[in-house]
Amino acid sequence: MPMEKTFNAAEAEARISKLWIDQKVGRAGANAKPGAQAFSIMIPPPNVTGSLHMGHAFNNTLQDILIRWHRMRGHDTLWQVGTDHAGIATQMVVERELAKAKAPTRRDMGREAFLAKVWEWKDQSGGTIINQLKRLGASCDWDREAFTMSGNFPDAVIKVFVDMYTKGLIYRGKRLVNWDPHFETAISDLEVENIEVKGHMWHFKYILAGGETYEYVEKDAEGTVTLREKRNYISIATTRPETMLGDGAVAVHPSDARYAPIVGKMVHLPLCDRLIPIITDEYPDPAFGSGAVKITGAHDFNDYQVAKRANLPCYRLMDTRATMRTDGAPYDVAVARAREIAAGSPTTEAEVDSLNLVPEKYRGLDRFEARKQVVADINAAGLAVTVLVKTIDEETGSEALHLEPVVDNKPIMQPFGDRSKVVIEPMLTDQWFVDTAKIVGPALDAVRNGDTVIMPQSGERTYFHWLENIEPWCISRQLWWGHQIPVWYDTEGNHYCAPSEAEAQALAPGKVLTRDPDVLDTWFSSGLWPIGTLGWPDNTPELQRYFPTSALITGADIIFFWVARMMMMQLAVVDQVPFKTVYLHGLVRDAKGKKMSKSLGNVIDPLEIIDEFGADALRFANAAMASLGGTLKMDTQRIAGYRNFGTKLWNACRFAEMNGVWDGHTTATTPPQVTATANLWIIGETAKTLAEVDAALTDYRFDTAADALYKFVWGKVCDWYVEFAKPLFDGPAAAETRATMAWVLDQSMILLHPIMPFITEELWATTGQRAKLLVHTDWPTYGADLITPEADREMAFVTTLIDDIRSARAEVHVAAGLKVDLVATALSPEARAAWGRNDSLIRRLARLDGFSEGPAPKGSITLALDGAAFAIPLAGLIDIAEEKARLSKTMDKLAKEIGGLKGRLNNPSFAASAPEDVVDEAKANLQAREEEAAKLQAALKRLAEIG
RNA sequence: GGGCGGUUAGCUCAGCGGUAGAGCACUACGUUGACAUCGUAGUGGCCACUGGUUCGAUCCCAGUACCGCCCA
Repeated sequence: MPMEKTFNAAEAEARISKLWIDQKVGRAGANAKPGAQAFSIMIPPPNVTGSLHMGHAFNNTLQDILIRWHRMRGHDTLWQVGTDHAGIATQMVVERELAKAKAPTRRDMGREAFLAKVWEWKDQSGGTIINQLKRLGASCDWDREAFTMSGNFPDAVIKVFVDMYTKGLIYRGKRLVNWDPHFETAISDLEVENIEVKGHMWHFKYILAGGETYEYVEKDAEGTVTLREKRNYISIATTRPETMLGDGAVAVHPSDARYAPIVGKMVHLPLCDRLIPIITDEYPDPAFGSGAVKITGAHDFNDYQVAKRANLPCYRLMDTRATMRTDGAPYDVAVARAREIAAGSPTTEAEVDSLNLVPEKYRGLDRFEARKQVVADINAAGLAVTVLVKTIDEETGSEALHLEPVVDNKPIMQPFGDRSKVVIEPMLTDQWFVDTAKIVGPALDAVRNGDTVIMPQSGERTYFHWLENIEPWCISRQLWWGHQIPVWYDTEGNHYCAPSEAEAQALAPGKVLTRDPDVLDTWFSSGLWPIGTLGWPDNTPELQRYFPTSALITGADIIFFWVARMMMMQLAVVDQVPFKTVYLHGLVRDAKGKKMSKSLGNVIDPLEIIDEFGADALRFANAAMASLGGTLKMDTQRIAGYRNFGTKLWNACRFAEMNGVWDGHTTATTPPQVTATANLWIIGETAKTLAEVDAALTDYRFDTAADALYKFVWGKVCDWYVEFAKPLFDGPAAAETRATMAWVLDQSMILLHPIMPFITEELWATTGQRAKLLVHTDWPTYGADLITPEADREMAFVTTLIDDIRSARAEVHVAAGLKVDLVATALSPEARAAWGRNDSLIRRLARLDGFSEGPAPKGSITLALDGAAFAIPLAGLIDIAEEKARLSKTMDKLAKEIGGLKGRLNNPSFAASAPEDVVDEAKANLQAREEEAAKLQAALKRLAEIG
């Protein structure tokens, strides 16, 4: 059955994909030669409930290219696939589903029932993204699919926690953390997005205690006094008025002369029956606002630091949902105790945390409602800083002056939860932390000394910058879906860390224990992905074989979340780097460079692209985009272009089929012995392409590899070689040309296979008797010995001649269908040989009729080549003036080139300083250009004689 | 504010010391034993700007402007 005109991607991809999966072509070690080196990649595990987006498609294409390339080379490959349980994300999805189904909420059904629901959801939708990866052509080892909550993974995670705890690398502490009031959990710094929003700055007066006053003096830059007044207050500015209820002090910079008279004095905290001190600290910026800052240790990260330095109590004002506290003693009781503490009464952190200093009227209010109330009450109390405002009564037209509170409208950076999108509240809570400072050293060293290479190099700088300034990592989450923390508490609050309840109990004989309800940050477990998927803590054969892994291909956006943490944790746990090379790429954007987002409506669904253009086209586009460090703009037009590229290859094979190239074809391991120049040449071009592809993939330059293949298949094989073959099929070299074409197209399929696996696998099966699937066919190893320099030179002459004839014909408007004669007016021996050996090719491609040697006939157009000159007699067919113009244009170009070359060569310091080969090249170039110019000059002269 | 990038043809991007490339788009023409998802020819660039290093700079260095991204 003859081949169809185009490749039917939709039909073939499903069939081929099934074939690969059924035959387990991607299983660990498949197609490995005995004693082969290992090559392994861990897939960045997608969220179990996720679906494939362009970023995944891009990322996994690159991994698959590497894996297929190494596998064809006979290396012992493993592409480890799996998914991540994605704590917050998954819990969020399931809670949303429950709400949609009007089912009981998480809290109503309780932990156990809820987790059962999550597992149900996982079983239902967890396979989606894995199946989508299969559509992309990913050749993972599907039998090894891992999940961060299954198999050995939970045990591995627990063991690491216990080990790290035992070594003092994990500790519990009350710290100010980012609190997500929607999920009611702590989150890490990295899970917070700081977004600029419209905010307000309010200015309040805190009145000095005991009726004290001071002289407030403001000076300009020259030291001239601009304001001098008696004040009984200090002015503070805040964007978060509601937190003033928990203030512990007012801070000013030690160098701020304005407040020097009142440092150490007490002020009345408005709306509260408390006095707080004015203290000095380096933190306030004297140039910003009034220069005085209220210090609320429990609700601001900067203030927390100040409070720690000044030993101020940090009073927590809100509950887990960020509403004002309702717990604890009545306000008057709480505040009485707070006054005692302020007066020096001994206290504990736990007691301070238990004191609810929210006045009764604000208790139970949402934080934003509380803000409105506080502002209103401050204004009512006359404690707002005010300004005189003139208003005009519309009816009477009378003007009136009155005081209004100062409220600045200004953009402020506000923290939002990256999942919940609600405003994050700094909150003082007990959490578990990894003491990252203690494990960061080896991770830094490994990259510094090259054990792990990060590419592009800018990623390395980012990595260093972050790790050198690393903060403790909060790893506890107040969620249910995840690895529960292996710590048990007794009734006195002591804790016991052990792998199991029985072992914890053994540490606390006779005590009643309850387990810490919290779970670990998802990234704590995914940080163990490389060893966890290989069976650690058991020393499995896979662990020995494939660890450390060869390469990690991942988005630059998770360098901190994941890459750096995997480095730290693998080094901490097994004392080895997790991977030798890290390849970081950017976010896939739309054609205009915009981030793809649902709200912008510019999301390109990779599955729709696959439906329309085929997976190969998408993959080729991904490879072609993957220049190191470049931005990734996904343009469907470009994908269409690569679909066309596939069609081009398809049709070259179809042409071969029509010409009997595939009759009885079996895979040849070596190229045929040939004599025709065109055949020698294309065999050499194939070898050059192999070298380029190998070099490019070695350097992770997927774009360079794609480019080399595109240029070879389209630009060399299809544009030239297939055309050359047409006349050759009619001559004595027909048999060797068929053999050459079969070999060259086979090689094209092989070399393209890592990037375009489907169409090449299909062609492979269509075009011959094959011992193996293409996916397991040996990658070639031939070298420069297949390149014939003489053939290259000769074909360069032939193609240049054809190009020049075509150009000349087009420029003087010779009808495309018209065959013309060609007269060689000058020929070097090489040119004569080339001309003679390839006349049928030249004749056909340049639409020529007669071939002769001799002087240029009258009314010819002239071509000048390196070592030859030709005339095309066109008497009566062409316009002499047009030909003159054409020659002049070419002359102008040559003259410009000659000018440049002469300029360089005439510069004495060029000859003196430039390398010899550069000088020689310039000289040779100049000579060749001058010869061409002379020929054209002669032609112009002849034209002038005609008229 | 700190860090990391980018600025090359109308668009999207390669190149990164020897005088500029691809794809797409555009224009004209459609002869051809596969391909109109095509062929042939062509148009199009002070390689952001200013200095420096060099015999020579789009490429290296410094600065300026503008645009991104990450972290505060």
